[in-house]
Amino acid sequence: MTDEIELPGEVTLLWGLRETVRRGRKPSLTVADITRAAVEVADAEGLAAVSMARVAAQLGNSTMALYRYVKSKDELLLLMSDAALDGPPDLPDGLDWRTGLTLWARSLLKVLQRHPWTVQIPISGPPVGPNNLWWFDRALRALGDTGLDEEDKVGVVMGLLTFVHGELRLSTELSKGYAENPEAFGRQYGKALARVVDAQRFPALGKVIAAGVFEGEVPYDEEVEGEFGLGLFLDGVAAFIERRAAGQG
Amino acid sequence: MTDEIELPGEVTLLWGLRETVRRGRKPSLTVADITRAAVEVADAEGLAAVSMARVAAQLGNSTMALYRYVKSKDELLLLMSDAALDGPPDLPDGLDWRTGLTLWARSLLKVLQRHPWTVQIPISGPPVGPNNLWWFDRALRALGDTGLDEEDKVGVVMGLLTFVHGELRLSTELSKGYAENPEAFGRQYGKALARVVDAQRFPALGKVIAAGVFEGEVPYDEEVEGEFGLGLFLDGVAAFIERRAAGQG
DNA sequence: CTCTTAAGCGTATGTCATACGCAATTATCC
DNA sequence: GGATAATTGCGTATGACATACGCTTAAGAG
Repeated sequence: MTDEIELPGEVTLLWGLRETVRRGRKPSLTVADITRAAVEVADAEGLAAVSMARVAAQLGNSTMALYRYVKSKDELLLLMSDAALDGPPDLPDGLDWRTGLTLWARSLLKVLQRHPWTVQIPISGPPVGPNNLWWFDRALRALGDTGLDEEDKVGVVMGLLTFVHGELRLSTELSKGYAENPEAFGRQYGKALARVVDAQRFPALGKVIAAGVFEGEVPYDEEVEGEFGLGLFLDGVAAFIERRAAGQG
Repeated sequence: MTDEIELPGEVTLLWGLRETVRRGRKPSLTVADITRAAVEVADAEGLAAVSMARVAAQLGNSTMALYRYVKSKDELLLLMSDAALDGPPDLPDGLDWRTGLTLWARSLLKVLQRHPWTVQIPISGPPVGPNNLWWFDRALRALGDTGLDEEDKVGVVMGLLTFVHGELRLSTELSKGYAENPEAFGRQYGKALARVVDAQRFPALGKVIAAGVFEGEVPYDEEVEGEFGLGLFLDGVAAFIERRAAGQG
């Protein structure tokens, strides 16, 4: 309990465990203020617009003032990526794992889609932020009645997280591209492919194009595609749970 | 056939379909040269080191010369992300779909891991580069004997791509973090979590920590974790194929 | 041989993260 | 209560970056 472990800097920062100030001028900002302002800027103008100067302007302070609260921009990005995850939904108790995880994944996707810039922030380490861990906890809880051991649960949740991340990346960046240039997506895309794809070199793709799969308005529908892939993954989890229940590794 | 469709600029660029030059000074570079140099820089020093100036220096040219071949840095990044995918493996014919897709996904992951910076490049649209399409084609081909219709095949491959992307992002960025700061991962991580995680607020996570799952050296082993998640996903695909074979949507 | 066209490249602009040092302000100690 | 020490606020400076612009130069067309 009184184990004297030095907590890493990022951890104390994310959890707001900075030592109480003793002497000197009173801080006029808080780390939370700065994070909130940065998130506002990112939501409104995209991650590219988040510069130290821009965030400081949002707060009515000077650029360099921020560096008294945050060691670097990277640290600010770390804070932002935790702040973007507001608390997870309180799933009703007594759900079977599949319903629970489906709801969980959908909510996560929805939350992340409200802050699409999260995907662009590089991951710098294992999750340590309170909100990240909160979500993690809720997913683990949904797996409570499956009989999996703790390590397997972590594996499943990691896999699901991986999938949601990939999903988010594809869906947000494609839909951004779509918004910027709708022409490139609809029929244009199919036609351009048809022109360029040689059936000799790309036989399977040729068949798909011939079947008209890319003729629709948008070849990639976030909603549908996301549900489809998620369903596939959860089918896999179901099979895994059964295999474990049947007793072998 | 002689449909007069204007191909989008990126397409002609990626496929090397630029008009033949007529008059004027001979170009001393090619788009391929520039792309190759940029990839070299990214491989050796990371994507952050890829500046127009750095790439030009690599080629012994001046910065601004590159802009004669490439409209912007973003265009160069697009070229790089296609170039990073050398051709897909020629899968032996007659494999069942699962073996084929497993090999495919592993190869893709391996190729991408040799160019880890690919994950950091934003996706700007649906795949149009020749190498991207080549890989796509090979995955579709592996699904040839499943009886799925073309649209479903596309869905499955998209899902798998999504997963591999998420996988890659997690694994490369975490392992980079690990290389930079090994301390933060091993026991340190478990201990720090234990200090900060309140069993009241994070009951399920608390159990996992108590079970010692995070006590190992590295909580996230790319190899193992990747195979695990991939297996789950493919189990899901198997279930889906059976469902379709059984006749209902 | 001249003209047209496109390539090479120096310069300039504006944005960015961030190091550094000084001034302003506050809590503590005598 | 006045001195001291700590700590924030912020102006300035630096060096990297993408990229616009325009001049110079080379190569083919007539």
